[in-house]
Amino acid sequence: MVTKTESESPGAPLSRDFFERDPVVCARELIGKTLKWDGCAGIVVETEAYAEIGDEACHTFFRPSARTFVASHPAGTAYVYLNYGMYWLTNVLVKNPENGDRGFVLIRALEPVEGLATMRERRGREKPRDLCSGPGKLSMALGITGDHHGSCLVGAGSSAKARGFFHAPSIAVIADRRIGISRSQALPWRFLAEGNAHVSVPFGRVRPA
DNA sequence: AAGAAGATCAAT
DNA sequence: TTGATCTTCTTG
Repeated sequence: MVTKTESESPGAPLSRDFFERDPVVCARELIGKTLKWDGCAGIVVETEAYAEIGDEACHTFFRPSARTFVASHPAGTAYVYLNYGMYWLTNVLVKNPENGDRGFVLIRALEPVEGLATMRERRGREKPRDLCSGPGKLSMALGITGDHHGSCLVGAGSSAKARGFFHAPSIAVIADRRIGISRSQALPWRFLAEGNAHVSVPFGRVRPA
């Protein structure tokens, strides 16, 4: 039985030690948390874990620059990169300083809750479900770009324009295979808010890359 | 110097 | 199912 501490009450920012654990655990527990970015906010409804050890899909496996990034930044740092030359993907660095647990959590979908008007402008779409239902979409909706690579996503203040993750009431989570990868496809490291309509790909509909 | 691959998205 | 678009890394 774990006693709930003051820092875990809804609305409080996640602290750095949340990301000083196994990336798979972090990815699963991030579901249901709130991501705030300037005036916009959403509930995290889909994530994926990428691990430095035993995961050939992780950037650290085939990109020296990713290994350098992991070595030179603390847990909770944003890892943002351009995919397919067009879309920014937002990740959080996971890094346990006391063992070999290292990797990333990719934020794949949000349920929009604040700043919908701004998101609509940036996305050029109207329906809430078209705003943040994919990693490229949510980065675009929030205005996250390569400029934010290396910035801190934990311990954010309480101002309305804060950037980072915040505690929120927990919700049911299910696991599935990851999207769009060609290696280590069997790992069930995609996590979804059960029954939520704002995910990128529904549970059980992953197609081979 | 050149080529290939890649954690996506929207239109056809 | 296909085209858009570009950075990182590998090979010659």
